[in-house]
Amino acid sequence: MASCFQCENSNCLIKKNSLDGRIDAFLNKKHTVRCKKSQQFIMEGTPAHGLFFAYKGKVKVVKTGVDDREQIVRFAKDGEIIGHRGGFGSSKYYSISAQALEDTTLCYFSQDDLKDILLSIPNLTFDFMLFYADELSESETRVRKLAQMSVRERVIDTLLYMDAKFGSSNQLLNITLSRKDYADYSGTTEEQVIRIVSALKKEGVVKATGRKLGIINHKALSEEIAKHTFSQVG
Amino acid sequence: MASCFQCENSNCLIKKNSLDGRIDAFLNKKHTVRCKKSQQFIMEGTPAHGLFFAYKGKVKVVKTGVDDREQIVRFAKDGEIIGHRGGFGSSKYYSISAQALEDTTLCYFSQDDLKDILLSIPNLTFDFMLFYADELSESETRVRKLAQMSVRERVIDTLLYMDAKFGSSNQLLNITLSRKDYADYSGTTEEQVIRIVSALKKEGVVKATGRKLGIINHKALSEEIAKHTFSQVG
DNA sequence: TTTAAAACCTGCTATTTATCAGTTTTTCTA
DNA sequence: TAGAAAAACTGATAAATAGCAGGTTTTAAA
Repeated sequence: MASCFQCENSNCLIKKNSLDGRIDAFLNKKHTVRCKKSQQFIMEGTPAHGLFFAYKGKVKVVKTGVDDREQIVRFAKDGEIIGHRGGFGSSKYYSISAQALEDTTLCYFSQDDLKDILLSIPNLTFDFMLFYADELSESETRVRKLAQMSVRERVIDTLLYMDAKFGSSNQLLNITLSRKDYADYSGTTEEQVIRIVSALKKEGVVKATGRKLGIINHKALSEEIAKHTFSQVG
Repeated sequence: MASCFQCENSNCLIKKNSLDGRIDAFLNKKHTVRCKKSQQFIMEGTPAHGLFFAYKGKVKVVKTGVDDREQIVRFAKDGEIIGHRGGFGSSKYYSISAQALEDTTLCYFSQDDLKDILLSIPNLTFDFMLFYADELSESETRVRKLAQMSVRERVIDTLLYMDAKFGSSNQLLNITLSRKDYADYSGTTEEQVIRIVSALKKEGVVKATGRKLGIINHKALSEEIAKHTFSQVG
């Protein structure tokens, strides 16, 4: 079982508050879940009994749409929360699905345990509140971008987001997504992503080795979408 | 000054927790602000010193976009929070602008006062956390809708949202917005809204007296967008 | 290592959406 | 209530985006 004591996810809200003595008993109730690549561990619409933290791995968070279309609303990596409302929101059901993008280890807390500990450690609740507030702000920025950016701009924005979130090694993004995934995040179709990525390759600002994508000219990409990101915070 | 004691906004998070004795001193630090119609009281990018509650009135919350285009991310009415991150988020600046849609009375709390009281009343912090979690979920639903609905569907969805949020009297929505406002919320242009509303009028499902819009056939509208709202919660 | 499946790619076409230019109606204010 | 300004509206056209069909490359599994 993944122990909070030796965990290195300094961004994890639980870890950050784990020095508070009152949290010890709670930590013992934590469950560890291991997920294989492509495995779905939250299904939209099912009863929400608790909440997950990514301990190690990468996850996509999805809202089901019409037909076989899905909208990726968020990605999560080490230390981040998945299944946000996990039981203590107004709804008793998960409002999203979650799927591991690679072999992933998750920490799980039941809603009851979590609610108890939140109500007894104000600093922890406050951190959770800040987390949601920040996520909300990001989501609202995304609303604006989806409404106002062109498809090409959204794809570029997505590439830069992946670089900022997961980083790159040897000019290759540290995450492998299908063109369909990029489309489901950017709010367009697979073909458009393919076309735009091809164009960016020809322009020499992006490269691709097999499925993996890499950013060659970060500056050129940033500049193309600069007019949409002027007053941005974070 | 608007007193919490006699306030009837039962949905207000402060009001809900106002029976807790520890909150009294805090309530005395509340400020009341009166806004004329069209007046902007939060400006995106300016330092965030505090947070507002709508006491009585209607407000639109906007993110500035390219050129003169703006994206309305949310509407607020009596009892609801505006300026979400108001200082205690990771950013020290407002990430949105807010403008009164009619003469509006606001309650204002400074970030410092609010942070103190939140850290001392866990139930209040917990309520704030739930509020943000719910807002986040709604915002993510909006992301999906913007990405997957057609323009006509988005306009219909917006009309139904206005009816759900502000209600109707004599088959007329209890809120007056310009076609441009509808466009800025739906993520399209003024002309498209005009065309679609005209079509809906001809189809006999919507009516308009001057600027005001009204829903005649709620069922027909709901059914047209039903395939996008199947698994919806709330 | 072969083979099947999945993912990627391309050109063509259809559809949707935005833009532009100008007219009419409504609203606001002097 | 007259006049100006703002908002609503319309049609024509341009641009952006999606969908389809068929081919190629890559990946994963037998």
